Formats: sequence, structure tokens, C-alpha cells
Amino acid sequence: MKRVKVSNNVIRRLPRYLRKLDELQENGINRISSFELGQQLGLTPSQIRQDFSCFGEFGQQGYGYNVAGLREQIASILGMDRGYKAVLIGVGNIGHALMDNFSFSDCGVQLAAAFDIKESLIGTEFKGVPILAWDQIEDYLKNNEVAIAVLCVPKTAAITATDVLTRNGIEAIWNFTNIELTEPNSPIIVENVHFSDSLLSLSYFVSERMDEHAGQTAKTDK
Amino acid sequence: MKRVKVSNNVIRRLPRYLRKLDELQENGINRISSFELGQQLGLTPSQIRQDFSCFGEFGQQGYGYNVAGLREQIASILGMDRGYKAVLIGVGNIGHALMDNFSFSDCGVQLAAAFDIKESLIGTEFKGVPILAWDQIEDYLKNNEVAIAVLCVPKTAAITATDVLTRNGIEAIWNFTNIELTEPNSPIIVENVHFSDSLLSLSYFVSERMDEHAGQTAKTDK
DNA sequence: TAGATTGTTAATCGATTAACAATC
DNA sequence: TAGATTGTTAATCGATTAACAATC
Repeated sequence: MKRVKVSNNVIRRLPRYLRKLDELQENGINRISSFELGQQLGLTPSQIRQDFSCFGEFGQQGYGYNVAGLREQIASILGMDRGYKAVLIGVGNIGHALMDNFSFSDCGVQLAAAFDIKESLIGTEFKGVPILAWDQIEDYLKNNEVAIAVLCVPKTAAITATDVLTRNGIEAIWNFTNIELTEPNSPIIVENVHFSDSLLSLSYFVSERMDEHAGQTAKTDK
Repeated sequence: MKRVKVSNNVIRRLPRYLRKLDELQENGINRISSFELGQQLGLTPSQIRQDFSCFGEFGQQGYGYNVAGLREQIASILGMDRGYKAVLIGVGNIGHALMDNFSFSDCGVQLAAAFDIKESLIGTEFKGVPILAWDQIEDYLKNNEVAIAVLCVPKTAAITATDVLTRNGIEAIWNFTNIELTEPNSPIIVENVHFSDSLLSLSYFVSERMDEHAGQTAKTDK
């Protein structure tokens, strides 16, 4: 596969392409042009073709793209076919919700185990995923090739947990704590899920809208 | 307040500024330059000054920025001082986790009520937030000025729920379902929290890293 | 074949960075 | 005052859009 340096913007669009292609496939559509795809995603056909061209030539002139084929290509680009293993750290509210609701396998990731310090949880299973003692994490990581840690511990435990995980060969942390983990020196990949950032952006857009509206009203009133 | 058209990139950086300023304040630092702030956030001083200049003049030559003052300005830009009310729809796993763990008030948002269809939940309270019957949502929205709906229902209920909310004057939806709600015609503001998009990006970065490493090893081997 | 649509090169647009006069 | 640092204008860089030859 081509691996030129691809911009962050392109990478963030890939999962959206994937979701749209899945939807098209569900609806029995097996062919689509960049024009039509652009319409449905609010992007220009040019941009879509540029995006894909970072990774190869997936279309056919005069025809467009085969939905199933393109879907598989993008899935592969995203690494969904690599069978990455993940461990979940901290089976509290958010951790439990992820185990219950979120389909790791839909992303091609295998949730292999969860870890907690709570005695009543240790040794149990949830949806087929064993919950183990946090004490055993180092052993576990030595014996299993785990790429991703899903960090769901309370704020106070975040730094220590990250240290342990990093020292034991974890490649990436999917960070659900509100702590900024990204250290300049660390080679670990961190993907933050900052709920508050998301809500604050929303709040901004609402405010912007209301101010616009207020401005218009004022103008009309004159 | 200035309300020129501000780019999305700038808006997405505002919550990060806020978090950093909160952290500085906690550490008793009450003055910072764009240079130092840039260092800590991995941004250039120029970018930071450009970003702030979209909204006003918050600094002072030769001194820098007052941390507390700047913090309040950004909070205000984000609309945190407007007391927006929110309702949460669907007290399942993720809904419950949000009510339990997430501090709406830290974002200046008041979670006024939650709604569900489950009999055993209706009429109860969780952390001071009443859980009401979904049937009563229209009434509730007519009698309360609610800006934001936090959508935590199962996929199958998402579209219907959105329709009801939109028709009853909700300004914005904070969307935790995996459904793409953004309709081209609808004037409603939608902020998506797509866990899978986030994990897939992470998966991409891990794959990229591994391919790079594999490439280097191959080269070294020659 | 003619029409459609790709992949890619060139043009445009917007965002980031650099530079610097203003000034605390 | 001299040094520091802002806000802003200009320069650069990168991403998006447009155009078009290639070709299915």
C-alpha cells in the first residue's frame, strides 16, 4: 500500500467514507461516482478523488467506484484487517458503557481483556471479556501482543496507568480521561475523546447562531 | 463581542486553550505569553495571537496575557456564561455514564432533565436530575427554554427522537448515536461524538507507525 | 462509438507562520 | 528607559477546487 504522508484532514474523513459506504451497501447500492458521494457527504467530487488518490487508484473511468471494493480498500487503509488487540483499563461507568454498547469488532479491533482494581469485578466476565486485576497488567502485556489501551480510569489514576502501559509496549492509548496525555517526548499515539471539548464547541455554535439572530432582529426593528 | 466569521479550526482550539488556562490557574500561574502558551500546547505564538485576535485584544504588550482574564474571555466566547439548559434523551448505558461522570456545569450547561421510556426509571432522580417520561418531552420543551438535547437513544430510535426535538425548538443536538443526523435542509446544530471514527483514526495511526517501522527494518536489513 | 467519470496537474483559496511597528 | 511582547500586516505554506487528458 502507498504510504505517503497523508494530512490529518484526509485521515479524519476516512471513517466517514467508510460509514457512508456501509450505508450504501446496506441499501443495495453497489456503484457510486465521486460526484454522488460528494453530494451525500457534503464534499466536492474533487476532494474525494484527491483523498483516495493518496492511497491508490480505486475507481474506474466512466464507471465510478465499486461500493464493496472501495469499502474494503478503506477498511484496509484504516488497519481494520490487522486484528489489533485492545485492553480496557477501568471498568467504571464509561468503561462499562463501552464494553456494553460499543462494537470494537466493527472497527476490526478485538477487546481481549479489561482491568480494574475493584475486587468484586476481578475474575468476572462481561460479554465474553474477562475482567482481570490491574496488578496483572504487566504480565498480561508481556504475554499478549496488545496494540491499544482504552483508558477509562478516573483522572487521578490516569498518569500512573499511562506510565505502566507505555513502559510495557502499548502502541496507542484511546483516552477517555479528561487529562491531556500527549507528552512531547513520548512516542505513544494518543487519541483523545474529550467530551467537554465537543460540548463547548457545540455551545459556541449555539451562541454564534443566537448572536446572529439577535443582530438580525435588532436590524429589523430599526 | 466581535462576531466575525471564525474558522472551524480556531473554534476547535478554543476548548484546548480553556483547559490549559484552567491548569495554569490551578498551578498558581497568573501570567503567560503567547510564546510560552505555544510551547505548552504545541502551537506557534503567531497562531495563538491570530486566534485570539478573532475575538478581541486580550493581551498587553510587553506583559503577555493575564491567565484568569483570558480564561474568562474564552469561556464567554464559548458561551459558557449563558446558562444553556440541556435535556438528556435515553438513560441507557452511555446516557447514564454521562449523568454520572460528566460535569455539564463545568461547561456552563445545566442538565435540567432526562427522558426515557423505561417505566422503572420514570419518576426517579439521578444526581438531582429528574428522569421523566419521553411522552412528556413536548410539554416539557414548551414550558422550558432548552437549547441542547443530548441524544443517547439506541440507533433505531434516533431519527424519530430527532424529529420530535427539532419540531419543538431544540437548537442543537449533542449526538452520541452512531447515526449521521446532519440533514442538508435542517437548521439544527449537530455535534457528533462518533466513537468509531475516533478509534478508526487511532487504528490508522498505529498502522502507519507499524508500516514505517517495517519499512525501516527492511531497509536496515539490506 | 459516445458519454461518463476517473486520476492528476494547475489554479485558487484559506490557514499558518513570519515580521515588525506599536506600546506597555 | 530598555526589554518584552502584543496585535496586525505581509509572506508562505498547504489544502481544496477546477480543469482536462486519459480511458473505461
